[in-house]
Amino acid sequence: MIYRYVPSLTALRTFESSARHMSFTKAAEELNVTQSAVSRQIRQLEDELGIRLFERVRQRLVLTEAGASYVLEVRKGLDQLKAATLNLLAYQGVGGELLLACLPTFGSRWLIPRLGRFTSQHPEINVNLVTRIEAFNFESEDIDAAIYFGDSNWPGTISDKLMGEEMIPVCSPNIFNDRQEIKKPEDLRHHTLLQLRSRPYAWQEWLKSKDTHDINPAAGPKFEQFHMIINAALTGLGVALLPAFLIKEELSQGLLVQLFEDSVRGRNAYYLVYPENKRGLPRLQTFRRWLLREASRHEMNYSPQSNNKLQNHPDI
Amino acid sequence: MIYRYVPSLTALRTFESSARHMSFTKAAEELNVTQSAVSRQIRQLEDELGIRLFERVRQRLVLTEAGASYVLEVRKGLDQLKAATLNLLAYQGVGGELLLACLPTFGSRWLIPRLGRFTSQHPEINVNLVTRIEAFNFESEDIDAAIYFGDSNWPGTISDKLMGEEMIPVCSPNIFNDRQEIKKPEDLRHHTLLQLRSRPYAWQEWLKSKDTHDINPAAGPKFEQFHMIINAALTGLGVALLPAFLIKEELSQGLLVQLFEDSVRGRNAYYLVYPENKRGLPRLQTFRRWLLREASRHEMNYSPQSNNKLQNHPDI
DNA sequence: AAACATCATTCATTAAACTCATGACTTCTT
DNA sequence: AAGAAGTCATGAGTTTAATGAATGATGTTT
Repeated sequence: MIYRYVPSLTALRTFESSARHMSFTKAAEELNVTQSAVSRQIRQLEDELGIRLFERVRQRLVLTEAGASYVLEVRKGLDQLKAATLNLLAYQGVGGELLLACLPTFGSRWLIPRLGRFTSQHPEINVNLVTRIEAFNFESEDIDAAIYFGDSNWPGTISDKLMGEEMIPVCSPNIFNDRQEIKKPEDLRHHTLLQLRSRPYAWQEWLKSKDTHDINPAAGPKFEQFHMIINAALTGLGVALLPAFLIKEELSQGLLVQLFEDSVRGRNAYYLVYPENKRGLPRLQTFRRWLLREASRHEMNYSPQSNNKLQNHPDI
Repeated sequence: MIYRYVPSLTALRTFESSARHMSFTKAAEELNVTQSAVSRQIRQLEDELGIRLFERVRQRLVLTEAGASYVLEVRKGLDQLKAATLNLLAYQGVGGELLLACLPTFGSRWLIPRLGRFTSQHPEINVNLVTRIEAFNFESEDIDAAIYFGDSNWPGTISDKLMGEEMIPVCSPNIFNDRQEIKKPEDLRHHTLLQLRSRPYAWQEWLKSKDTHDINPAAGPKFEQFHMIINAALTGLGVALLPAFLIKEELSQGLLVQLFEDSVRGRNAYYLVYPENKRGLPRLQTFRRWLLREASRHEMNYSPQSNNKLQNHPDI
């Protein structure tokens, strides 16, 4: 944590420029100093590191292997510091960019419709969305926070539960009306169960909760994403088990019908996750407060019997 | 490209330490200077940036919003420079780590079996493999180079063609012997065509090259990765269209049989790709030279009629 | 109320970075 | 082939930046 072995930025900047121009003289021009100053900086840097960065071959400079590797890494570091500083100057410290990873269907059907409210409340914060289906690494990806689905163990991060998920079986009204009636779970035997690849145990859990054991829960076409399985259900390909809140529109317009009245609450949930070292990022905390409020409002609508989730977050 | 707006390393280091301890006195201890020096460094940094980083509220320090955001970014930059320097000192500039992204099946069946030779020739270079199925961004991912399949337009990068791909239809010997004989492409009508999700047009291209038009090229179960479709073919689920070199073992052991003698060469190929700014990285160039040689040797085995690909790379 | 913190400030000192002038060598030009 | 022009290196001196010591101002703890 202590940056003892980092050479001075003057030295690194001088080295970077020299390597880019392959000339101390040109570097000196660019940096508005004399060639002598550049020559000395490089030499001192080399002495300090104990490694030659340039070979001086007949009045010409050639990067050594060490120098060639080092300059690439140094450039990354300087770029980062430059970007940080320019960003600070641009936004004057308030607001700024927030890069959020999000599941695609959750993003398009839940988050984005609400995001306008956040933006108007906090015009200084610029939320950028990127979709991720699989888990990723905060270390290597530069994402500020993520909304994902699962349970809350993700080491090195802080998770806030947003909402659970009510799974309901739905199908197109054509299926519901035209063919065999579906009155009890067993009647699903004669229908195609649409499968979501990221939730392989969805039907199994649901059927078990209904004490229905003689239906193969894994048979049926598999889909990658929610929006694909929603489309499949809309076109009458079969029965899908979907979170109620993602198909609110389709249900209210009668494009999909719910097959049984009661819903099943899965054990997994949606979480906001962010790395521990971003705990102190003001714009992230602002977003978090807003998101938790929206989620708790959502929970109250979708499961009035459950506790008000605001109680879980006394700090908002 | 010129790092004019980057404050001095001393200032940034002092700021980082102060923010971590939330105390100028403690930071001074850590940095082995007096509290006075720290106080003035911070003030000067604030003046230079024109933004307050700490609020001094009743002899206590509190980070401003600006300071809280800035310190996170500054820390990243300093970490990068520290890592770069320690790396340089550790490896003394020769060799080092090389992070390579690779398609999973290509990695396990082609690259890894050969990688031992590279490692023994170049023990100073440490090749780390990571698998990627989809395209990614060199900017955000910190990967040195990638082996991918496709055509060679990937902006901002340099590509070297490694090898083409001979697609051959194969199936389990059970299918081949027990059921209807397969003598000509039309006979495939009665068989299941196994599909690979990343090559949706594979069968279509192949059937077209055989002038066979009355078979639906897209029907059949879809698989995510080569190793899955290989397993499916092994267990007799259907006929798969696979690159010959990936199933060398299975063919020679008789676990899979090739259905027709001639092979079809796809228009896509395997490429080594790396970002332009890594052109000068010595360990990458070393790896590249070795890889191109291995690939050309491979090409000579798998397509004796094709040109010796070494001619395409006069610089090795 | 006294003792002990903390950050801020002034003045003198030390260390780092730089310029100038010049030398040694190489490459280009005529 | 010789001179001009360019390159990096270096010694001596100057300028600039960073620091230390002492002290002040303000708040906290006992």
